[in-house]
Amino acid sequence: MWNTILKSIGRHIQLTAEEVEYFTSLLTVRKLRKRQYLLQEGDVMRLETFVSKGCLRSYEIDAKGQEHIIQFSVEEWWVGDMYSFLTGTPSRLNIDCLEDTEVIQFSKDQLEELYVRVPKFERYFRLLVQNAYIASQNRILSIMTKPALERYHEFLQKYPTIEQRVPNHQIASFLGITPESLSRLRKQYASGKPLT
Amino acid sequence: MWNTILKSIGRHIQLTAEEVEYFTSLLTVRKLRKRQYLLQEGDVMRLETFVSKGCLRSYEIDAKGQEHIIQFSVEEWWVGDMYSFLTGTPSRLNIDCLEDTEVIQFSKDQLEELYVRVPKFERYFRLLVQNAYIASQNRILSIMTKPALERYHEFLQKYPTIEQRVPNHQIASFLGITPESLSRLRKQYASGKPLT
DNA sequence: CGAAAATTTGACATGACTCAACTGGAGTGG
DNA sequence: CCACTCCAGTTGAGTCATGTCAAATTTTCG
Repeated sequence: MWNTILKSIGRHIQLTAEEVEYFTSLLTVRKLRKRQYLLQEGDVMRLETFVSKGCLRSYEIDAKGQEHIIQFSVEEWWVGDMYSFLTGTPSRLNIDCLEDTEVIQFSKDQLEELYVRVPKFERYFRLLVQNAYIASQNRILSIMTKPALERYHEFLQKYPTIEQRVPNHQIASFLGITPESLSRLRKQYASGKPLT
Repeated sequence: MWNTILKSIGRHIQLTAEEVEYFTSLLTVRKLRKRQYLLQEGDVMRLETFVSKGCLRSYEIDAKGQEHIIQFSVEEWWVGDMYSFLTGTPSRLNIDCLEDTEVIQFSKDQLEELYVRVPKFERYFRLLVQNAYIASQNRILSIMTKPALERYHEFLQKYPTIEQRVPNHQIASFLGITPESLSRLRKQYASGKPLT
């Protein structure tokens, strides 16, 4: 039942049997259908959420009505809107499922209690956010310094599994370009155009 | 001596007198001149660093030799390359001073010891990184969804003090545009062009 | 004061966008 | 099982924002 999440946590901190017992007692499983929302713009993100199966996208809709995907989340990732979760304010993000998905969740209160009862989890989530922060800094640098073709290539290297699972226009949205542009880049790429 | 850093930490966690005592015993002050490096590409970031006075920039140099500023750090900010600090690998970043600067530092070992002796600091740094992560996600969205003029305007709103302190071409580098483009945007902006 | 750095301006190039049309599957319902 | 629709993907033409390169001007600072 909790294999995936325990394995994932076990990479950063070691839990005793009782701690595992206590931790898993907090967890709830939720199944979501493809296209179903986990969170809609205006909702408050109230649950910390771990993806045990499936794939979701987090995106913002801009003034012109266009979607901009800021993140894909697959198995073993945490997903959510950290700002909304922390502050209790309505989210600007939408999060929905690109496949039938299964998530594991617990509430903010439970998380706070967890921090008190098993302080190791402070460490776990610190490490987690640190990694997310590092990735996000790298992404900023990549957006600023590299042309779209190279970013597409990076994306393929970095998320080989996601590329198989989500349609190209979603990848375009993640890369910050239009589907038409991505289509043209793919043509160049296929025709063997070098990256530099 | 330690007013600034203690005040800054006090916004997130409360320390007892002994904890303050212990914490400050770890700290070292370092003074840097304008243009001096805090870190150069290839160095390993070994010290956690808090800016008590002055202003620094963190930037990467790309394949074409161009600088891309990923962050300005002023008073009361932490500065560094988290990836290099965590992994002990050489940094791709340069960090140098835009003004005469004073920083407060302590080592990774000391930080680990601090986590053990005063676990509240796990919490403190978790909160800190969470905020940094949120800011960095917002920046990604902003880069992807907004034209340069609007991003410039956002920058002015968000960092009114920095704008006074650093030359425009550095701001251009932070915004991910050329100095020439920024100059033209400023002209538009001054001539009252609306943002939308 | 004078040199170096920063900023501005002009002319031109280019990558990416928009809009519109077309192609080819995937899925649905009769 | 076929006809039909819908959606993703591709392609083309024209436009626009921003980049590049070079030069002129202004500011900064030793």
